[in-house]
Amino acid sequence: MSGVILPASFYARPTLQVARGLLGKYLVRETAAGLRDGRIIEVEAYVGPKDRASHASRGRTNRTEVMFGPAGLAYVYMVYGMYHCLNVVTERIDYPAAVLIRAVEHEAGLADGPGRVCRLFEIDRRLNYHDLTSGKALWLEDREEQIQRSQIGAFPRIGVDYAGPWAAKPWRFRLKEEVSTLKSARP
DNA sequence: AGATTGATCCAT
DNA sequence: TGGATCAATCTG
Repeated sequence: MSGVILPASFYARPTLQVARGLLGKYLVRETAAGLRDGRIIEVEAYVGPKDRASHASRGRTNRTEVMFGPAGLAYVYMVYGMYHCLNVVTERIDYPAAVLIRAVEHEAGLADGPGRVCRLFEIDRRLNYHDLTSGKALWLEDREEQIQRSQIGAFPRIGVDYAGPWAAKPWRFRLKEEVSTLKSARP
C-alpha cells in the first residue's frame, strides 16, 4: 500500500490543524529490513513561543532551533536518557511549533507512547532535522482516509504539569475508535 | 510508587 | 562546571 507523501504545504499551517490532520496518516520508515509503516493514532501540538509546555518557550537554543525552522522538518530528541520522541515541525520559519507523534497503529498492534513509536520505527537523534518531505528514510503519507471531526477526541497533554495554565489546554488529539479497539503491543 | 538514564539548561 | 530537570517507560 502506498500513498502521497505529505508536502511542506501540509505542515505549514496552524499547528492545531496539522495535528488533527495527522490522525489517520501513515508514518513510513526505511530500515535495513525494509519499509515499516503505521497509522497515526495520537498526537500532541506544541504551539508557539508562549506555550510553556513547549521546549521552545525558553527561546532559541541548540536543542530548540529546529522548531524555529521550516515546516516539514523532523524534531527528534532524547528524553529521560532512554527514549526518543518524534515531532514534525509546523508553521512558518521563526515561529516555533511542532506536533509530537504519540501513538501509531501497525501490523503487530499499537505503539502507544512516543518512546515506543521511536523504538519500533528505529528513530533516534540522527533523524533530527530530517526533511520529512524528501521521501527518504522517514516520511509521512496520506492514504486518502477521511477522518471526521467527530472521530477525534481532545485531551490535555501528557507530562507537562510544569506548564501552569498551558498544561490544561486540550492539545492532545486521539482517534476515538482506537482507544478501546486496539490492544497494546510490546515489540 | 520507584528506578532508570543522559542530554540539556541555567545558576551557583 | 554542577546539579536539577525532564513532551517516558518498565517493574514491582
